[in-house]
Amino acid sequence: MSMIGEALKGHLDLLLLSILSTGPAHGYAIIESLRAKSEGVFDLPEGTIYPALHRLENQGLLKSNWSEDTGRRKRVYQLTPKGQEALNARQDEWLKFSKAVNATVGI
Amino acid sequence: MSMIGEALKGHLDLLLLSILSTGPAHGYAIIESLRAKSEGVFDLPEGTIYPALHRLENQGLLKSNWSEDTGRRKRVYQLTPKGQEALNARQDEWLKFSKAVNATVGI
DNA sequence: CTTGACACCTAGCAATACTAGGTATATGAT
DNA sequence: ATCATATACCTAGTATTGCTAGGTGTCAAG
Repeated sequence: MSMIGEALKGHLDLLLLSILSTGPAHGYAIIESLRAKSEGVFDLPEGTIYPALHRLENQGLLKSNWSEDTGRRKRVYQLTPKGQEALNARQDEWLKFSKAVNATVGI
Repeated sequence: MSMIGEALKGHLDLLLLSILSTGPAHGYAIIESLRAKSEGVFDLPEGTIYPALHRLENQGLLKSNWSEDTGRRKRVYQLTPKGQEALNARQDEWLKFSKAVNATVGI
């Protein structure tokens, strides 16, 4: 079990789409961005990120290109228009959800 | 799929412990409390709530008593000391988690 | 030349919320 | 009286998801 337990379930897509809304990136860099932006809270294993990116691409929210400039291959992902729409929807859901939790908990 | 999708995963325990921190309650009443406090966002089916309460009781975070005053039996749950501790921990985790999401999303 | 960081992958696991059924009592409407 | 609705409980099975634990390969530093 990780530090955040099962809390991430259902929210990872929002995080990935958010990171990619600031520009294209490859999987390993996304992991580092998540760690940096969350100040170490989201220190996610590759086995979490790569399958999630594949899922989002299969859903048409991302598209990827192989870049091999450096000899070390990278799969670079970017948001599709559909992905941008999904991001907006996910953000609204997150705000609604977190407000509802706060109201229920009494914060 | 419900309105909030998979967002609830990993956060239901916090909600249940929070509701019960205001006093003992039975399952059906907890469902109504969740709906009321969240202003309709958490409209959860019985098949979600009852197994979760059993799980929390098995973990020693709740204990229950049958009340049959009205002829209609109710299983009334209340927090144990261990449950109160768990609630505090879950609240801290939630604050940490939601701040990390907000920081990542850029809210 | 070996250790570690970078960079990708997947099969199987564990946990959880939900679906879809079931039982039973009380209440309100027709 | 009867039927529908709300109250109140239960569980077996399903789907989704994040993670574990392995694997491949490149590159830089010691």
